[in-house]
Amino acid sequence: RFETQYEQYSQRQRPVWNKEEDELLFYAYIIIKHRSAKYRFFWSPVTKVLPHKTREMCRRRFNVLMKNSAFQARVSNYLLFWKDIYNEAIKKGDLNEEEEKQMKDFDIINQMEYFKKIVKERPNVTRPKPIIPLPKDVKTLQEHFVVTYSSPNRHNRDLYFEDKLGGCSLRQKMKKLYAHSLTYRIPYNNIDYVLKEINNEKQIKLECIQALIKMILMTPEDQYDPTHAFAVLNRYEPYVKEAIDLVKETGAIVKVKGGSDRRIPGRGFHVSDKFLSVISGKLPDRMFSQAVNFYKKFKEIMIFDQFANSGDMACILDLLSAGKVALSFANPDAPILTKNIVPSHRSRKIDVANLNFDVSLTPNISSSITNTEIDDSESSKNNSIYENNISNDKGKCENNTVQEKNTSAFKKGHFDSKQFLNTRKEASKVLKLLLESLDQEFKRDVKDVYYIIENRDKVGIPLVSLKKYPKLSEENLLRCINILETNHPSLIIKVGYNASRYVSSIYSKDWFVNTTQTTANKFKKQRTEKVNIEEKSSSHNVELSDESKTESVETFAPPRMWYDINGNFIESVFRGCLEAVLGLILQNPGICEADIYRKLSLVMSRCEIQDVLEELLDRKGIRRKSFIQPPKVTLFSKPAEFKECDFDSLDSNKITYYWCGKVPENGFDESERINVNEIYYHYCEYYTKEA
DNA sequence: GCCAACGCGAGGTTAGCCCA
DNA sequence: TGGGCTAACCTCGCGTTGGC
Repeated sequence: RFETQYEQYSQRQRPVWNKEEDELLFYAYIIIKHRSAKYRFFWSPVTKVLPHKTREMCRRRFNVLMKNSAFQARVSNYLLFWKDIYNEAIKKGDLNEEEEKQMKDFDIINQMEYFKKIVKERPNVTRPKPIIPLPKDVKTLQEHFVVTYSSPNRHNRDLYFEDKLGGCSLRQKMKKLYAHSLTYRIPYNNIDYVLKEINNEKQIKLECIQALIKMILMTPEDQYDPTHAFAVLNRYEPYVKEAIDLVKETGAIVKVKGGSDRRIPGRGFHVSDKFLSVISGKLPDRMFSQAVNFYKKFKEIMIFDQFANSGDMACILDLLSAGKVALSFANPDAPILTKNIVPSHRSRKIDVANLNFDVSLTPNISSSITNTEIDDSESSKNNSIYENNISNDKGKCENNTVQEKNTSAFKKGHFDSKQFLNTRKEASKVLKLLLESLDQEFKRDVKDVYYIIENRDKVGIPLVSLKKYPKLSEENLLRCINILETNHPSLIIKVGYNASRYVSSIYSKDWFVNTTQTTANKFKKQRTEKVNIEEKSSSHNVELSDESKTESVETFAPPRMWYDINGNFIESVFRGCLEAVLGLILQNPGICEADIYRKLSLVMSRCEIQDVLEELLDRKGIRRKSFIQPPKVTLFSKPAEFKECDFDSLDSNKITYYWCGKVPENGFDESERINVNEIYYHYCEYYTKEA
C-alpha cells in the first residue's frame, strides 16, 4: 500500500474548488435533496451541473462545507425556500412537473436556472426558522411529529438505539445522540429475568413445537426420517400453524421457494439465510483452529508473515495483550532505521529498495511457549479444565457422574428421561424417602416447596415466582430446589423453552417433545435401519406403566435444537451454538445476559442460550458476574450503585455480565492474566479438535 | 509543526431488482 | 410475494500532501 500510494501521490492533482463551484454545488444539493423527500437521495445528477467533477468529489466537498454552521443554516433555509418556489412554479407552469420517482434523470439545469433567477428577484426573502415546540404530552407530540418505528430489520423488533452506540468513539456517540435528540426510545431493560406467563397446556405445546421445528431442521441428513418427522409434528395438531408463525416471526424460518433444502415436513418452510449467518457467528471461518495451529508452531523467533490469516493475527494479538510476545524490527541494521535517507522533508521521497519493515516475533522468555508446557498441562491431573473437557466429551447422555449441580436437564450430558416419575403416588413415595434423610427443621420446607410446585400441575412455576411465597428465605428456597432436583430420581425438573420454570417430575413429559414412532413407522424403521441406532434411542425411552397399551414405548426428546427427533445428541449443532455464543461474548466483552438473548433470539430460545452459557462456564471458556440494578435515580435520590450479587440470587433486578476466560480466585494479577490466555488456548484446542 | 483536504481500503446500510 | 443479491451510498481510520 505504501508503494502504490507513494507512486500515485507524487503525481496527484489536488482538486480545487472555487466560490462559483461551491455555489453551484449548493443549489444542486438543495434541488436534489428536495426531490429526495420521498425517494432515495442520489448524488449523480450533480455531475450535470459540475461536469468536470465526480459525484464522489462533490459529496466530499459538500461534507466539508457542511462543517460550517452558517452554511448549514443556509442549506436548511433554502430547502424550505425552494420547496415553496418549486410548488409555485409547478402551479404557474413555469416548470414542468416531472415524474416524482425519477431521481437521477431530471432537468436539474433548468430547475437551477429558475431557482437562481427567483433568488435574484427576491434577495431579501428569507424564511423564518421553523419553530418546533417541545412536546409537553403525547397529544402535542403527535400533532407535530409522525412517530414511526424504524428498524433496518423487521424481524428484530427489539432493536435498541443503544446498540448503535456500542463500540464507537465518543465523538461518534455525541454525533449520533445529537442526530436522534427527538427519538423516542424503547425503554432499555437489561435485567436477566423475563417473566413469561404460561397458563395452559396449549402454551406448553406451542413451546414444544417451536423446539421441534428447529430439531427437525437441524437433524443431519443421515439421521433424518421425513416420515417420522411428519408424524411427530402432526401429533401436535392443531397448534402447528400457530407455532410456525411464532418461529417465522423471529426470522429463523422462511417460506420455501424451490431448492431441496431440509424443510418442515408438509409445511413449506425452511431455515432462513439469516439464521445460518447468525449461528455461524461473525468470527472468521476456522479462526480458532488457525489460532491454535499458530500457537503450536510459535516456539522460537519468527518473521511475521504478511499473508498471516485471521487465526494467526488473533493469536498474535492475544499473546501481545498477555505480554507473551515481543515485536521488533527483523533487520535493525536496515538503512531506513540507521540513517536519515530522506533527501528532503518536502518531497519525502524514499528509495523503495531500502524499505524493509519485516517484523520479528519473539516469544517472551520468562514465559516462553514450549512443547513441554503444553504437554505438562495436558498430562497434569491438576489441570481440571482440560481434563473436564475431555471427560465431558466422552460423557454423552448416560454420563451421570459428571455433575450434581443445579443445571438444566437438557444440556449435553444431563439428559436422562429414565429418572422421571409418572404418578403422584410414585412421587410422594420418593418424597417420603427423601424427607427421611433430611434434618427435622428442613423437612417441612422441602415438602412445602415440592407441593407448591406439584400443585401448579403441568404449568409449573418460574423460580422468581416461587420467591413470592414468603415463608422461606432465599437461601433455603435455593437449597430446597437443589435437593429436590438432584435427588435420584428427580422430584422436580427445570423445563421450558422460552423461559425456564420448575415442574414436578410427574409432569415433565409434557415439556419434552413426544417423538414416539407410530407402530407402522416403527416396523418400517426397524427393517430399514441398523439395530444399533435403535438401541441408542431406546436409552432415552420412557417406560410407561399401563396407560398406553397401544404404543408400548413412548420416546421423548428434550426441546433443544441440538437433539434430533430420536433424542440423539447432535454434537455439530451444539458446537455451532457454543461457537455462536462464545463469538458474541468474545466480540462484546462484558455483554449482559439480556443482550445475549436479544442478539441471538433469531437462532436460539432463552433456555437454549442458558444451557449453552452453563456449558461454556463448565468448560471455563467464559466467566460471569452478577449485579443488582439500583432503582431509578431522581434529582433527589442518592447516586445509583450497582451491588454485586450471587448468580443464584433471585432478585428480579439482577443483571449478569459475561467475559471470555476463567474467573481468577482473588482478582487479576499478572500471572493470572497470562493463565487466562493459556486456558483459553487449551479450550480452543479441545474445541476445534472435531472441526 | 500544524492543519485542512483528500485518497484509499474496509466495511456497513439501503433501495431496488430478480426470481422461485 | 418475500427473500436474496447487488450497486450505490455512507462512514471511518489511517496516511499523505501542501499551504501557512
